[in-house]
Amino acid sequence: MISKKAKYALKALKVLAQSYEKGPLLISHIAESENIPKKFLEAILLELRNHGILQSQKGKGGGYYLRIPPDQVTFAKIIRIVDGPIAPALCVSLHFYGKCDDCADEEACKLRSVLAKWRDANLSVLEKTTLEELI
Amino acid sequence: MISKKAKYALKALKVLAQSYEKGPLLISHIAESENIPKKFLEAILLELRNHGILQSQKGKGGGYYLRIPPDQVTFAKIIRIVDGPIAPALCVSLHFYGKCDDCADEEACKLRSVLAKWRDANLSVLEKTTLEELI
DNA sequence: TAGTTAATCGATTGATTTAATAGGCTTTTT
DNA sequence: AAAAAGCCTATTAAATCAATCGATTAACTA
Repeated sequence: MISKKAKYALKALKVLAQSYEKGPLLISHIAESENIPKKFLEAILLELRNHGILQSQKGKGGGYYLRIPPDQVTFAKIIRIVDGPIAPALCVSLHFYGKCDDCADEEACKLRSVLAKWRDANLSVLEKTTLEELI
Repeated sequence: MISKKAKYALKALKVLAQSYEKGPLLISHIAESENIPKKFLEAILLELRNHGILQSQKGKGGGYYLRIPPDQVTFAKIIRIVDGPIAPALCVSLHFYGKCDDCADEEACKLRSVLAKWRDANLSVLEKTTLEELI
């Protein structure tokens, strides 16, 4: 299950993708149209900006807008930013790898190979799907 | 990411699958061999028993054992018992469906169809993989 | 039948994460 | 200078996760 944060992020990005290259949108506008707590959304958009997905503009006429074409923003990238690992366990994570404290021999671990297959199934969808599909 | 509970469950079931039809195993034996807190494991095994996966026997010579052949216990079933929904969101969950409070028209939701694809990718692995693969 | 073994049950605790809120600060435009 | 809008830090409330304690019940064995 993805977090509410992730869902909010995806919904906000959908709106931003829909108005790609049509000027910036206000946080409060997105928050209202998508039923997202404004302050929470503020933090989410900022995080996406800090990861290069969004661009912001202060002052009157400002707001947020996509920095990259929608078809270049994958779900995988977004989920990793807001929720972290996509893999079902750290020992099979590509971007957040971490050793299991209990597992002695990772290579031989039968469970691990199943988890890796599971991860790949996720990635096969998430790396191929982009914001383009939400427009 | 799966919970520790789920990981413990899978590891315990692996051991139980390996000694399928070889008599019951003690909770404490499994706990030690797999580095799982005993009391925690106790609760997990009980839950699996209550869902028909395991059988237990009290008293001397007792313990836990698989009630079903390993190749009939899917990962999907196990994960649903210990961690709940496999789907990335309730609105696309087959076993734990729930409406999104914010979403007006579910059918039309573009995000939802991506989430459904994501769910299917998960299921394609989890419904096909059984404890047999851990032996 | 008494004693031992092992699972069962209920309650509770501590830690962590999630979700949300508050309020002041900084930058940009007019 | 004033207004608009995002930026930043801190805090809180709630929920979930992980683990543990102690007492009880059921089954086997001598």
